[in-house]
Amino acid sequence: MQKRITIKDIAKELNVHHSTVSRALRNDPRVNESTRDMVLAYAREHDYQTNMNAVQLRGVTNNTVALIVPNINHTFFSDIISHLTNAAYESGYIISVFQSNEDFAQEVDIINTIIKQNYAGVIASISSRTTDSKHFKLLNTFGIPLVFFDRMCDDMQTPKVLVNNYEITFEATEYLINKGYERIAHLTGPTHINVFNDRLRGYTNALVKHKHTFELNMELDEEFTIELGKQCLINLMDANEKPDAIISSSTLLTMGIALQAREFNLRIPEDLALIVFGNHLGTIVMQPQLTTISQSEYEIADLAFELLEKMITREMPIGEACTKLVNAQIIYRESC
Amino acid sequence: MQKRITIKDIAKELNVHHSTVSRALRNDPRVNESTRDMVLAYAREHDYQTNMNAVQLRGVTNNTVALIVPNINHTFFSDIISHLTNAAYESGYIISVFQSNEDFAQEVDIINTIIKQNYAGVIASISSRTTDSKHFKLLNTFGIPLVFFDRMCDDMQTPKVLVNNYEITFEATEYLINKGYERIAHLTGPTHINVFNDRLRGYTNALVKHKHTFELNMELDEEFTIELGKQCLINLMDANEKPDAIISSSTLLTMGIALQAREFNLRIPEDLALIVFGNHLGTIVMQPQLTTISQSEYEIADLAFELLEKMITREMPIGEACTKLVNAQIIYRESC
DNA sequence: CTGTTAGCGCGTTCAA
DNA sequence: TTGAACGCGCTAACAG
Repeated sequence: MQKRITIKDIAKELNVHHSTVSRALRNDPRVNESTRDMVLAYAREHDYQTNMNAVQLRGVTNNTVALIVPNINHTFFSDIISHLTNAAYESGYIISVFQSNEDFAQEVDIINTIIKQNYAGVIASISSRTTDSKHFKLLNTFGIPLVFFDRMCDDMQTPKVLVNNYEITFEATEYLINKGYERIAHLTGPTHINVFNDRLRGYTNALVKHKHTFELNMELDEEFTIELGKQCLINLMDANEKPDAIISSSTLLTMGIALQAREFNLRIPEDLALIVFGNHLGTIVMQPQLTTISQSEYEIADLAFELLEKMITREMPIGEACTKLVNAQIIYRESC
Repeated sequence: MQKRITIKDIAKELNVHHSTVSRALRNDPRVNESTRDMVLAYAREHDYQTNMNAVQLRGVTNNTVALIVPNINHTFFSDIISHLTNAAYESGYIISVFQSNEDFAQEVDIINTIIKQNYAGVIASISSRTTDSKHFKLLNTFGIPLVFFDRMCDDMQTPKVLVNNYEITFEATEYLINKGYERIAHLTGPTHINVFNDRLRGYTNALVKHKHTFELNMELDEEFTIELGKQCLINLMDANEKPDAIISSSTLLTMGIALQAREFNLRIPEDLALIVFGNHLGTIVMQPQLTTISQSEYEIADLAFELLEKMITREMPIGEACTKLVNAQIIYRESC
C-alpha cells in the first residue's frame, strides 16, 4: 500500500505549483496546454483520485444520493432500488442504499452518517417503528434535500411520493363484496404508518358502505414470514366466524396462508379468496395465481428521483411540502 | 436552512477555545467536567454533527463499508445484503449498498466514488461484464480493504468467499444421472465468470464420469427473466434430441421453463426434471416444488464481513490472498 | 485544565 | 499563464 497521491505530489514532481495542478485537473482554460497535458498524463499514470473530503470540506456537495429502505429483500423495495439506481446513474448520480431493518435506532444512525458525510440528497421510506421524525428534520436543518416515498412522516414539510392505498383497498374490498364474499378479513402492518392506516380505512369504509357487519382487522407488528402466514390462517379458522376472503399487505404472509389452506383442504377461491399487495413473482407461479395489487415501482422511483434532483439543483426549495399520488392497480388473477 | 454549526461556533458562543470544544465532544479526560457538560449540552441543543470530511481529511477512516452487487433485486444478493447489513451494524459499521447493474462502466464509477470518499472497506461481487480488474486493484493502491464474494476477479490478491459450485453441480448432475435422466441440459451465465465456469465444469465432468454423450450447455448473456425461460424451453423442445432434465443458474429462467412446460403438457418430473440454484420463495409455492441448490447466504455474509473487519483493524494485511469455500446444499423437493 | 499553532488536500482568491 | 497565501473543520502536539 502506497501513500495516496495528492496534487502537491504531482506539483513537486513536475516542478509547478499545486494550484496549477489543481487548475489543470479541472480543465481550467487559464493554464498552458502543454502544462495541462503533462499534468493530466502524470495524474492518469499514477492513478490520481481527487480526495472528495477536501473538496467537500470547502462546501461543495458530492454526487451521491442516499436511499433508505426498511428492508432490502422485499420485492417492492428492491425493485424501486433497482430502478432508482439506474435513473440516478443516467443523471450522473450514484445511489447508495441503506437498510434500516425496521429499526428506529439504525435509521437514526444512518441519517447521522449521511449528514456527517454530506450526501447530495436522501430518498427514504421510514421503518415501521418510527414515530418520531426528529432525525429526518435534521436533514432539512443541514440543507440536505429529502423525498419520502411510500411510508412517510406526516408532520414533515417535504416532497412525498405516495400510493393511493385508501382508494385501491376500498376498490379491492368492494370487488370482493360484489363477488359475494361475506366475511372479509384484512391483514396489515402497524397502523401508525400511513400506508397501513390508509389501507385499513379503505377496507373499513368499503364495509360500511355496503353495510357489512363482519369486520376483522389484524394489525401485525412481527416480521412477515410464510410461517407467520400459516399460523395466521390457523388462528383465523379457529374462530367462530371464519373469513371467506382475505386482503393482505404481505406476499409472504399470503403464501403461508395459501399453503396452509391446502392443508385445510380449503379451495381457493371458492372457500377462501385472496388479494395481496405487491408484485412478488411467487404470486404468478402459484396455483391458483394470486390476484394482486400492483404499485408501479417504476413510476414511484422516477417521481421520487425527479423531485429530489430538482431540490439538489435548487430548482425547487428545500422544506416545501408537495405530494404526488401514484395509482396502484388490481391485477385480476385466479384467487378471487 | 441554517448554516451548519461547527466547533468554532460552539467555542465562540461559550467563550472557550475550539480545541477545548473538540476535546469535550470526544470525552477527552483532560477537560473540566463542567466545561465538558456545558459543551455537550450546547452541542445537543443545537444538533451539532461532526463534519466527517474534516476528520477524514486528517487520515482517519470512517465506519462506512461499501457493498457492491450486480443486482439488488436478486434473492441471493438481497439476502446477503440484508444479513451483512445487520452483522456490520452490530460491529459498529454502516453498510452502504451499490448496484453495478451488471455494467462495467457503473462498476468503475462506483469504485471511484468509494475511493474519493475514503470508505472503510469494500465487499464486492463483480458484474458479468467485468473482465478487467484494474479498478478493483486501485482499492489496494489506496489502502482500502477488499473482500470478494461469489463472483470474483481471478487475478487479485485479496480474500474471497466462494461457493463450491464445481462440487455441488457435479453432485447435482450425478444425482440426475442416478435417477435415470439421460439428456441433461445446463443453463448458466457467461463462463468467464468463476461461478458459471465452475458450474459448467462440474456439469461436464459428471457427464464424462458417467459416459453420458448428451451434453447441452447454454451460456446466456441476457437478463434472466421468466419470458426468456419460456423461450428457452421452446427452443430446447424444438431440437431433435430434447432434454429430459435441466440444471439452471436462474430461478426466473426456471420458473419460465416450468410455466412453459405446463403449456407443452410436459409433466414435472416425469418428462422433465428441474434443479435450480437459489433460495427464491417462488420455488416452494410452485407445484411441484422445485429442487434447489441453496448457497447459505448467512454464512457467506458473515465470513465476508469477518474477513473485511480483520483487514480494517489491520489484524490481517491488505493485499493477501485467502479463499474460504462455503458449501452449497441440494434441497431435495419434487421436481426431480 | 486550557489555549496556540499547524496541517490534512483542495480550490480560490489576489498578485505577479 | 503561474505562484503565493488563505481557509474550509477538525485534531494533535506543544506550551502554558
